[in-house]
Amino acid sequence: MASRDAVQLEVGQAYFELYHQVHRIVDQAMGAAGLSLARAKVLMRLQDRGPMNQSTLAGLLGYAPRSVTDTVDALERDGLVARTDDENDRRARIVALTPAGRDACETARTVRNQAMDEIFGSLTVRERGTLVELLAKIRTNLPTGENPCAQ
Amino acid sequence: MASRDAVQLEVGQAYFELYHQVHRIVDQAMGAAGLSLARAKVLMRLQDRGPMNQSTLAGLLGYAPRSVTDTVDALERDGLVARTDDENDRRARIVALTPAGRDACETARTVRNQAMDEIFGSLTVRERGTLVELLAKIRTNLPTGENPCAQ
DNA sequence: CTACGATGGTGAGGTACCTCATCATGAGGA
DNA sequence: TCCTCATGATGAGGTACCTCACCATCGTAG
Repeated sequence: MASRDAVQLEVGQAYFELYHQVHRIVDQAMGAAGLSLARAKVLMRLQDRGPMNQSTLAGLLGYAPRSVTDTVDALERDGLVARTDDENDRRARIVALTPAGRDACETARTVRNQAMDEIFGSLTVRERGTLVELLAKIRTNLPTGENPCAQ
Repeated sequence: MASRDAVQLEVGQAYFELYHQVHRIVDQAMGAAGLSLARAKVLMRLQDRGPMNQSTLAGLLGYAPRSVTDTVDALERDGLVARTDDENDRRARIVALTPAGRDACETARTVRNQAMDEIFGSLTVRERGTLVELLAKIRTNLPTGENPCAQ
């Protein structure tokens, strides 16, 4: 049991420490391109799924709705997205990419792909597959099954 | 190449999304015990390594020194650590656990272990080992080799 | 039709990180 | 000695998340 616990802690520690570094690398790369990871995520979701309200966006990203408000505020200030009223629901506001937002999104994809390549490129294809499987397994067996992310 | 990129992105996405959930779970568990993940990390390092200055602590945690100042401020306010002057270097301030800090640290360890068990418990021992190896491999091959963390 | 609970968005306030600038001290060389 | 550069800590200010409280609107059950 001592060894079982030890492995448990080891994997937890490895996971958290690596994340910290990986996040820094990606964020830094995004920063160099005048973006940020959080904003890029929003832009890419909008490009993939089209305009949507903030609540849906929050669900997709797995964030609290309030957090999306802030991020969209910033993106709107920078002219990368535009908010319009929803004709069918006067509470809601539809967020859509602007042309500038689309451009930024393309840049973000390129930067992200480079970063992903730098980070996970040291693994073989087989290893990457294994890693994806392991992460998926952890995720599906996670407690507190409240995961409103609709993929 | 399309498939190669796809796997790359998939693993990146899986990694980031899982982290978000895992972080929430652990932080929530810590919160229920009146702590927080960030503070618990500091406490546990101090317990493992003994009193040290903030700069060293920053190195161990992989944080910017400025961030440690904030966290230690909070811990000091709560009476979990105490700062004393370093006799050998009048710039430095030595951070040490208080008895209350030691107690909190024990609680934190328990909570963390439970959380780790909930999160990674769905993997077999073998799978956990594989995961640790993969993460380690990624980490050692990471670009921008500036990793001032002394283990 | 109205009265209610659920939902979309935001204000206020908090935590955890960051960078950059600043200040005091330490430590080495001219 | 004194000058300079490196280093420990912090002030100021920023980003990305969070919760909780609140308001307007929606949808539904009486």
